[in-house]
Amino acid sequence: MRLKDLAHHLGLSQTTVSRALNGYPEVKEATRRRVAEAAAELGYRPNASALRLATGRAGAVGMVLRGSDEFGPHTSEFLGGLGGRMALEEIDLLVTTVASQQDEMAAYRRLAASQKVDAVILHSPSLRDERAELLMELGIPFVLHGRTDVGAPVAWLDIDNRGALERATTHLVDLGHRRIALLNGVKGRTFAEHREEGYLTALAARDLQPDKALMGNSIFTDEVAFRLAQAMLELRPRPTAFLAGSMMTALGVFRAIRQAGLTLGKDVSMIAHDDVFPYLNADNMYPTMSTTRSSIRQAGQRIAELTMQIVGGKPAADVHELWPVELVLRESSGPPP
Amino acid sequence: MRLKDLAHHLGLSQTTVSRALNGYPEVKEATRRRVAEAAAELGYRPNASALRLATGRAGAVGMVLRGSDEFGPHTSEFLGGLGGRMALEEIDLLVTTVASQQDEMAAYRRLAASQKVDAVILHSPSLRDERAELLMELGIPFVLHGRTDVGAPVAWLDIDNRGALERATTHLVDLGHRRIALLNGVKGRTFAEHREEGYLTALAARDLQPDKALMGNSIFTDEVAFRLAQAMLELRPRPTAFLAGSMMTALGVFRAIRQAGLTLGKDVSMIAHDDVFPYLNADNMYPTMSTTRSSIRQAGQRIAELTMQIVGGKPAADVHELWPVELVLRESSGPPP
DNA sequence: GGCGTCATTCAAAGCGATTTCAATTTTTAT
DNA sequence: ATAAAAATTGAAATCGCTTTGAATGACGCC
Repeated sequence: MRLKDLAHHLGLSQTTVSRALNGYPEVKEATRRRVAEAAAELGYRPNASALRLATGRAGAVGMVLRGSDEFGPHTSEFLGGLGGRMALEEIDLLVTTVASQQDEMAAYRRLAASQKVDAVILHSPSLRDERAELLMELGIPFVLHGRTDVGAPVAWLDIDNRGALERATTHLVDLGHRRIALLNGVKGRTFAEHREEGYLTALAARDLQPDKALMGNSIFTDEVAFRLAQAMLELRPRPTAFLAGSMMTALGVFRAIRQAGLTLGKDVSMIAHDDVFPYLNADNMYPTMSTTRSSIRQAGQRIAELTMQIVGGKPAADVHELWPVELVLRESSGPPP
Repeated sequence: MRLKDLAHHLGLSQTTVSRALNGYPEVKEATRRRVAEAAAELGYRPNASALRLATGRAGAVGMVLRGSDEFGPHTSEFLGGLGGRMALEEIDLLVTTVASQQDEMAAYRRLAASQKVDAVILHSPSLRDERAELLMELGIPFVLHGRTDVGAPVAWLDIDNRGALERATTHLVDLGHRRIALLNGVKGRTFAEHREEGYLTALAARDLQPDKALMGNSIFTDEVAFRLAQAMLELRPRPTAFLAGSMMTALGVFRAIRQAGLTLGKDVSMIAHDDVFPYLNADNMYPTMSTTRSSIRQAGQRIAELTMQIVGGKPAADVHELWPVELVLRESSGPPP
């Protein structure tokens, strides 16, 4: 069923049918209805490729994921929010997976050259993100989940990682903890740097010296977290509290604590960052987990909206959102023994 | 940079340039090289929409995900494998998320009518999957992850769920367990039915009566699993072993066991199905978890290949793969107390 | 009745590629 | 040297849509 067929079926020209379907004003109301009915009945939908070619809009936004490491639960939740919102506007989500950093840059160039997307979403940026720089150079609109500084205004949505860690750390210090370990994300990522800043600020405010041995940077898997936490628990005096960068990290730390013969919530405290995974609930853990919480899914939804604004022409400088992070205290955090 | 520009730049016709780039034989070798060089240097890539319109191929395969429930770790891993493989062939992955069953059917109709994809991947089918039926009616090629019976041959890749559960159950019975609980997937899904069959077969082979109270069907989240397991553990005599449908399920069961004051691997055994999530490792659990294992990521990769075969015209009847499932015994399973 | 205005409709020209069919050049055979 | 065959190249049609610019018809007014 092409436009031509539909037009012929109705005894109208393609022009009129196209206009009727796209809400142009110069079409008689009766005609418009007739066209709409026929289209619905015959199940007509414009051919996506033709439409894109004619309008010059791709009707899709792209997201490039770095191989296996990035395709974890965070990404999945984020995509769920993003995709759900975009589906409402009939915008497609073009997901490209790449193996290396280099491939990633090449992927953006490809997306640009073949004009497959109207915009791109950038995830977990670094302090000065080269992907963002490339995209500016290529002239593709993009929205960041996180922040970066590339010397020009970019559109972003971020959570207040600095504030979150500052509050969590302050809370632990106020409970009496003096040796607080930080299991942070990969060095260089903006969110990790912000978290570190918040952590250090809180310590400094109480005149505590940070200890490099208690600060770890890694990807968020329970395995890596387990090893880091294990090593830290062998230090003397050992840490009495952990700040875990994600719920996966928290699982690893938990395992290390138990393996060391200690009890979480009594011998050792923990506050983890919770991106709100439906299948990994802080309330369901044993003991229940104190968290800094912010829904990554909601962030995805909102970023979909921001992206559409950017594509619609809103200047990047006007698209910034900083979301607060809740601190939810549960059983895993308490005073030191 | 359009084909026209490139052709003009080279002093050739669009026809020749197009042919040179697409490897047609009737082009002089010297010319081909010249064209290839210029294209590489100028970063020319054909406009995706134009190419699709001209060739009639969408260059993309679609996957529709049902809202939040489906966008879990399974899907994410699967997509990682699928997308990674397809990227090699420059095939795009079009991800659509929908809220309801009804929306899902509408989404397929949309994909079909607008010709956005060359094929579709179907996930977790039911015994007689109506999505598969719809797709056949719409004439869109598709490949199933799992199996279904719709009265006509369809292309599929599945793991041997029946065999896996039969072996796991037999193993537990042989260890001396008599009350073995099965936490299975949602009723009606093929994989869940197959697992049940395997479970029942194994019991029957040893003349054991299945107990309905020990058979639960639900989605794979730790919360739901926790509640089901909790209820089962209150039965007398209580189950001495659990078969958990997924690693998430295993976490919930684990929690219920601990909460009941029991010890996993001693008082109660468990064998869980492991789809191999990089961030949730059976070897890292405490105690380490016995599993039936099959990589869902690898399945995704392979399905990408099968999909390309199907699009290439291979008959669906010739595209079937049944993968065996490993049984990996670790600390969580042992003889009953 | 004639004319300008407004409301509708349509034919045809893009959009940027592929592909058919014809034209041209080069090579081979006589 | 010339005709036939083979190798290259190009002009133009095509894919299915949007959109420009022109055409048609209805209407009101003098």
